Amino acid sequence: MEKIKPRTLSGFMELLPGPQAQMDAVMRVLRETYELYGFTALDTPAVESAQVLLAKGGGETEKQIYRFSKGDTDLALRFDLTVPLAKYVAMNYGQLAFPFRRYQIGKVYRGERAQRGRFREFYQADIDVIGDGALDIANDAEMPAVICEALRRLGIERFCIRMNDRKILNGLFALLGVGEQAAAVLGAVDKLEKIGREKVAAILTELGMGPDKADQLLDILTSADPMATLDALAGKNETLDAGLAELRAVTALLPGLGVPDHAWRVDLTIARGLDYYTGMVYETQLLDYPEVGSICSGGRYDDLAGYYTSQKLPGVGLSIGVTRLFYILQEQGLLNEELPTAPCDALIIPLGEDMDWAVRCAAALRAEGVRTQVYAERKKVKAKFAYADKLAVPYAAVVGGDEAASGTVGLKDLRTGQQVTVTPAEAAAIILKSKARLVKPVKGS
RNA sequence: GUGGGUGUAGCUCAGUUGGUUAGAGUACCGGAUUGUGGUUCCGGGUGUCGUGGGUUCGAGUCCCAUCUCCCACCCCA
Repeated sequence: MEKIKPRTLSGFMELLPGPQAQMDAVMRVLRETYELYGFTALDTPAVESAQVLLAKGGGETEKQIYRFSKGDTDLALRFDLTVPLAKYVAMNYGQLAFPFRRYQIGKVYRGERAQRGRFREFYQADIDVIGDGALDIANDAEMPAVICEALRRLGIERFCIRMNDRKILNGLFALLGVGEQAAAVLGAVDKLEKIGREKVAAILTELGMGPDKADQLLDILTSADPMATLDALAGKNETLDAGLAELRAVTALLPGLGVPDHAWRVDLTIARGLDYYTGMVYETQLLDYPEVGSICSGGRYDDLAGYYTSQKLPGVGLSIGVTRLFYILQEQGLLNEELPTAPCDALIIPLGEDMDWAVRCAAALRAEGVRTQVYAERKKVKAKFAYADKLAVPYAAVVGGDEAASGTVGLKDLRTGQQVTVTPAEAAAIILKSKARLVKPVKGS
């Protein structure tokens, strides 16, 4: 029979056991950090009715969403975790306590062409706070603080959360008489860093802005001290004033929230494409790998669930692109090699064919909390040790006739090659003691 | 979706102006070693040269198509 060539679609990450263990460790840190800040866990289906997911309609989402039908139902894979959240909150409005703080780590799907650090299936680790009717600006300050904490716990220090407020941009546009072209101008401004000032100026001119106006706008946006520059414009436009007030409120709280100065920056050129943002916007890059793009972004939306309910539900959220983040860490060799990736702490190696003492030893070790597996296959001793090596198991417990007779195991430290003959209980104690030394906190200094 | 590249062993790659049984390193498998691995030594090629056509006496090599993956754009985590 002809074999089908096994393959994984491009843009879908699939890991070997070692890296998978590291990925899981990353996820665990994120989960713990989110919970530390009082976010509750939520899980929603990967598949939803296309009608629900595409409520907003049109735009990039429609182009990139995976959509299919089963029978006569129109289905789609979730494109992000925010839209499902909106649905969830609208649906369960009566039973939730507001502000509703939830985190969600899950896979999302985008049918676009894969590239370095860009996937078609990837994990997002979202946090959002949803208010009932109103939501205090302090929440907007807390979001980047949580992300900052999470990244630092992962051992990542060289990152910068850049922030801006959409109201500032909208205010400036109004002030400069941009009017109808606001959306296009927003897009052009967002490209400033990538294509440079001259090209953006050219685009702005094409959009009908006078060269002087375009220059003026770019001067303000790229000002060395944006807050001071904006202060000079205070009182000229209400929207601009509101945005400036929000930005001030957020930045004022950051020190108290424990966000170090080097971890964030006001950057007026950050616009963010998604059109539901109405206030604060955030974009995070790793300073050493800016070309891979944003690893975390988000912002404030005034009306999250407007497509599903008439309740006014403002929210603010941020999302870490875990797959991309992990990809960079792995590609750059930044993952801590000392992170134990072995599936167990001890491998029982029976020398003969008698399994009875071997499984008893395994049971004894497990009872003490030592992760243990038994190598039961009838292979040569060499192959059994090679297996332990390949799994990077720290200890082998050799059991043969002598050990079975005396109720002991030959506990061998595979890193040093030293072996001692001890009882299973003593072996467990040795392994657990060593384990405590082995596992280093991932937290950065 | 648009544009540009790529494809030879599990992996990284070599393969001359088209020439006979397609190679190297590494990985892998077996043995040296029937109660103790990593080193060493010996043996083993595991391949429809992405796929399908075409040109030719002859194609891994040239042409066409197609698929795949990569890079850039769009957009985004």
